[in-house]
Amino acid sequence: MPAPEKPAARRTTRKVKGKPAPYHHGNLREALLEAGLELLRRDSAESLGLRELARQAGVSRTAPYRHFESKEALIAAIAEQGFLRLQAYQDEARRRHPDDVEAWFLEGARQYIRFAVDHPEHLKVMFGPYISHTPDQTDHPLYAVGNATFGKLVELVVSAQKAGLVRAGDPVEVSVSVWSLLHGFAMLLVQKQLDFLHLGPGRLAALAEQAAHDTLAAVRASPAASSAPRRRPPSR
Amino acid sequence: MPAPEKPAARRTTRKVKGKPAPYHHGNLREALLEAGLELLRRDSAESLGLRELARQAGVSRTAPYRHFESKEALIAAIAEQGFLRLQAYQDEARRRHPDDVEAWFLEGARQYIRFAVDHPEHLKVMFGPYISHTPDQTDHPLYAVGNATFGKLVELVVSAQKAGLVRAGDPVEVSVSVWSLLHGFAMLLVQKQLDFLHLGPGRLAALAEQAAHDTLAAVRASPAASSAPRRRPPSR
DNA sequence: AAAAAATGTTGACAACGACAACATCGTGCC
DNA sequence: GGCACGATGTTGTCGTTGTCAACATTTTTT
Repeated sequence: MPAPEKPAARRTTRKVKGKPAPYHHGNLREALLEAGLELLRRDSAESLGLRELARQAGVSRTAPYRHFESKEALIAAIAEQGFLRLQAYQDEARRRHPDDVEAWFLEGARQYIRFAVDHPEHLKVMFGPYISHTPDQTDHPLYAVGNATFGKLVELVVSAQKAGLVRAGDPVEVSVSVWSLLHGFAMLLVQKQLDFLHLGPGRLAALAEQAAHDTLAAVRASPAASSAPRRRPPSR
Repeated sequence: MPAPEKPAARRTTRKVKGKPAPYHHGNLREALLEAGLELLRRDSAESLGLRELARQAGVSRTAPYRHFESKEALIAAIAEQGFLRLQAYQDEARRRHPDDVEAWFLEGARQYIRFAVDHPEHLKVMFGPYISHTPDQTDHPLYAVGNATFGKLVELVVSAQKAGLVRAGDPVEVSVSVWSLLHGFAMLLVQKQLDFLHLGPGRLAALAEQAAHDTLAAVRASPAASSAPRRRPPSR
């Protein structure tokens, strides 16, 4: 990528002896987010501490408060970033298969899992218990981007319904099932909860591909009513 | 429930003025676990602190260390308890439908969700990032009970495969898909991640029922016997 | 150039997890 | 019966953390 370099942080992580370390960092905000991800990647746990981050960024302990109201706000910012990235993954699936809804669907599922594998630390923060996912704070930017991400899924489901690929019904409800399988698989992966299966990289890929197909199967329209979006057949 | 009462903690939560508060609590271990669940239920967050628990149990701050090696050990104990409870929920599904595999499967799915609704705090601890779900500690009792819980699911899947209800293939892999959908739905529920849908209790029940059916659909054997090797779907 | 806003720093406080040393209770052993 | 010992609970202390207040320095605006 020959793109123009970033303004380049004056301090990356540690003080440089040659220069007297400028009083202002330059781009602390980004550096903190980056350091936060790095810490989550390594330590994987809840150890993420403001002071630790400040240390990592070569800055003093309360400096982060000039950029984030609280620890939780910082984590929320990382989560927000994560949702945007996940949306990019979803967009990629659509871009690759603009004309084939089934391929789009399957690729979307794969991309969700791929995101989890590529950026587990983001996923953990997005859906972990770190952010007080309480109540009426629907004006928080995190909510907006989260809803937008879910919205992309609903769009896909609506398209699939129109094509007769996915069963009819409230697209939001269908989307919840789709999301559930992918989210569950991704979270189990990310939290090492499947390690007891001793899956090598090949076996993991097979599991992921299977999960993608099963996701479609979970909401697939019954073949009888392929192009006629109707209510489910009278089974009971 | 006319069952015999427990030995009755001498101290429940607060000191009683009448008695000089006996030096020994009597059943601190249970009291701590109970208080931990209570805290998780109320505060829902990571606030769970040893000192706080000790306070709640009317005991002094380092007393818990006589019963749990560390905070993480205490949380692991709660998680273990949760897995046992989840197994009981699963057993109930089997008990209700010993002869009908499809009904057993559906009820098992419902029971998983019911467990999440009934004991969200347990679920959060079982699958949250609190316990360092690391590596070779496969001898930890938590691993054993976790594996046993998954084992129950695999049993169900194997039975369903034999009956031609669920597609053939490695039952563990099939079980992962089943688990993924249920786990994903349960976690989204428990972490209030679906609140933006504004689901009333009725709508939630509908969603849950749909999730149960979609779970079966995700791994159902195709009626045309595409991948079902020997068994014919005798439509039961 | 002066004022104001942004950004970074040190000091302080309360809370926490964990360890050590000590106190008290109960139980088994002679 | 007495007593030693282990189980259990307590206080003291240390290092760490999140957060606020007060102060310092830099950048931007007027």
